[in-house]
Amino acid sequence: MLGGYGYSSDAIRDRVREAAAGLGYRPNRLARGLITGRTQTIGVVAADIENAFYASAIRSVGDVARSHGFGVIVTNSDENLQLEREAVQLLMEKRVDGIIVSPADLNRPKHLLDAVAAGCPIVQIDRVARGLEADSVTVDNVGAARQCVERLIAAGHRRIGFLAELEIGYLGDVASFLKLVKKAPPEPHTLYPSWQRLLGYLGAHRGAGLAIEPRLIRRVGAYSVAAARATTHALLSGEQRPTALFTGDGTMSVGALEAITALGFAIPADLSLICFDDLDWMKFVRPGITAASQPVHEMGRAAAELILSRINGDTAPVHRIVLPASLTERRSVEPPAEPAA
Amino acid sequence: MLGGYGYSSDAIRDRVREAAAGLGYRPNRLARGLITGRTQTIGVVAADIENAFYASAIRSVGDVARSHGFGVIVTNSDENLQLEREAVQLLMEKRVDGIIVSPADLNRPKHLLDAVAAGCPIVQIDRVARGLEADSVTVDNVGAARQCVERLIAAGHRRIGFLAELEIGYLGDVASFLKLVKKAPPEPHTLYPSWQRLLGYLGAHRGAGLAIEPRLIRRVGAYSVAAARATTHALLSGEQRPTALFTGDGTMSVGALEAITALGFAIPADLSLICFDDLDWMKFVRPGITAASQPVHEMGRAAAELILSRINGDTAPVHRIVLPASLTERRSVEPPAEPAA
DNA sequence: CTGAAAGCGCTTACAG
DNA sequence: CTGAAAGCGCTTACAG
Repeated sequence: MLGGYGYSSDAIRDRVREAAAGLGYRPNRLARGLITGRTQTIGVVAADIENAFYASAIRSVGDVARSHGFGVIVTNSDENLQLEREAVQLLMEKRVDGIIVSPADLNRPKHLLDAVAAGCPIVQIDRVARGLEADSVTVDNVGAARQCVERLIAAGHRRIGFLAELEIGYLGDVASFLKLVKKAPPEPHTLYPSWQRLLGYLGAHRGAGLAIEPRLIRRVGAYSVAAARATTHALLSGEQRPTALFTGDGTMSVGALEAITALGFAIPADLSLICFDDLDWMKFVRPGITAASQPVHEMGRAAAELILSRINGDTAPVHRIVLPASLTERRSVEPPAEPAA
Repeated sequence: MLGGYGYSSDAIRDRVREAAAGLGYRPNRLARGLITGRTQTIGVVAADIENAFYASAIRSVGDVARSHGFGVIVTNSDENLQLEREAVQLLMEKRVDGIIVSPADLNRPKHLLDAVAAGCPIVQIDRVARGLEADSVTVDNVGAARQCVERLIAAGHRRIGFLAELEIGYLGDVASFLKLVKKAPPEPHTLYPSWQRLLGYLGAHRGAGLAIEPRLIRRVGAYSVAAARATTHALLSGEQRPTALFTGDGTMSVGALEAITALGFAIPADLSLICFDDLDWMKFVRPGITAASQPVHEMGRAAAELILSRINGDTAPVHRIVLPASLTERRSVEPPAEPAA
C-alpha cells in the first residue's frame, strides 16, 4: 500500500477486516440498502400487538426473519384503517422489502394495492381483503367451528348456543345472513373470522339435519368481555336454555365463563362448553373445557416464509394458505407426582 | 422552469408536491438517513415478545414513537445473551437512533457499553445491568412486595408463604441471600425482580418484628407453571401450612392457583392470596384475589420518551425511573345489570 | 484480477 | 433568494 508493492490481497483483506472488527466497524446497511434497493427488513402491520395472537405471530415472523438476516419493523393499526394507511406509508418510506398485514378493513385495501403496484410484496395474515391479489395465511375457521359443533351434536346435544362478536365484516344482521346462506353461501375467505365460525356452526347443523334456532345464535356486537358476559347471561337465564355453548373467540370465551361463574356454576355440570381460544390461556382458567386454538406460530412462520420468497423474486400465482385449526381437550390439572410431605 | 422565467416558488412547490403525491412519490428515508445520520427509528430488544408484559410495553413504545414520526424495529432475545448481542449488532448496522433493551444478563453488558460508546443511546427497561451507565425504567418491586406482605400481616397472618423463581440474578441460594441481607442489604437495582420481591417480603417481616421462617420461602428455580405447581403443592401439603401465600409473578401465580385447585379448593377459605400479576389476566381466573400489577404502559411510554429525549440531544445525567407497582383488589364478577329474561 | 469511478436519493453548505 | 455541487457509505460495472 505505502510503497505500491504488490501484495496478496486476500491476506490484506483479512487483516483489514480483523482490524475493522477490532475497531468496532459496522457496515452501514442504510448505504447498502440505498444502492441495492433491498433493506433486508420486513414490515409488519398488526391489528393489535397486545393481543397474544399477534404477539405470537410477530415472534415467529421475527425468528424466521432473523435466520435470514432480516429485521422486522412492527407497527400497530389498532384495527383503525387510517392508522394502517399511515403505517404502510411509513414502511414504504423506510423501503421495507415486503409487508405482512392483517387488514383492518377488508373492503378498502387501496393503500395495499398501491403498495403492491409500487413493487412491495404483501402477505395478508388472519384475514383476506376483497380484491387484493396478494398472498394470505389464514385459518380454516369454518372447518374448525364445524368440527367443534359436530362434536357437541355427536355428544347428543340438540340445543347448542353460539356466541360471537359478529359485528364487523358483514353489513347485515344475523337474520339476513341466515337468509343469504340459504340462497347462496358466501365465499368464506371474504368474511371476517366470527362470521366464518357462524358458517361452520350452520354447516354442522345442516350436516346433521338439525334445524337452526335463531334464538340460540347470539351476536355480542362488540369485542368486549363485558358485552359477552351480558349476552351469555341473557342466553342462559332465559327459557329453553341451551345444553351446550360454543364461543367464537378468546374474548367471548372470557365473558361467557365469567357469566357462568356469576350464575353459580363452578364447572358447569349441565352445560358443555367448547371455546375458541386464540390466546391459549384458557387452560389456566377452567380445566375440562374443550378449546379450539389457532396454529399461531405456524401462521407467523408461513407468512414470513411467503414474504421472503416473494422478496427473492418468486412470481408464482397468489398463494392462499389455509391452515387447519386444532381442537384441544384441556386435561384437568393433575396433582404433581411428587409425594406430599 | 422550461423557459427559465422567474416564478413564485411557493406556488410551484405546492404544485410539485401535489403532483408528486398524486403519482405516489414517497421520500426515501434511507437516503435521508444516510445524509442526516438519523433514521427516525427506535430499536427494541425484548426478552420475550410473546410475554404480555413486553407485548404491552412494545405497544406503548410504538404509540409514542408514531406520534413523533418514528418507527420501531423489534427484536427478541429470548433471554439469551448471544441473541441479544446479535440483535444489538443488527440494530446498530441499521443505524437506529436509540435502543430500548431489557438486558438478558445483568452482569455482561459489554455489547451495550459498546453501543453507548458508538453514540447510540440506550434505555433499559424492567432491569438494570451492572456497570452500564444508561437510563432505566423499572418498577419498585421491593416496595410493592413489601406492601403486599404488610397487608397480609395487618390482616393477622403470621405464617406467610413466598413463592418465586429466584433462579437467575443472584449466584447463591436463598439461605446465603438471607445471610447477605442480614449483613449488608444489597442495592435493589442490582437484583433481578424476583430477588427484589423477596427483599420486600423480608422487609415487611422486619418492619413488623416477625421472624423469618426459611421453610416458607420457596424457590421454584425455573420460570415454569409446572414447577410452580409442584412447589406450591409441596408447601401446602406439608405440616405447618402457611395461612397466606404471596406469589412472585404471573407465572408463579398460575402454578400456585392450579395447585390450589387440584388440592380441592374452589376459592380457598383458609388461605389468603396476593399474587403478582404481570400479565393482568388474573382478573379472569379467580375473583377475590388481590393482585399487584406493573404499570406496563407507563413503563413503555417512559422508556420511549427517555430515548427520544436522548436522541434529541438531552445530555442530563443518567435517569433511573422507578415506578410504583400498584396493588389492585380484583372485585368479584358481578352479574350484569341487565334483567334476567 | 485489481482499483478508480460512477451513482443510489437525499440534505446541506455554498456560490451566484 | 435561488440553483448547482458536494457528499453520506456503500455496491457494481467498467477501464486498466
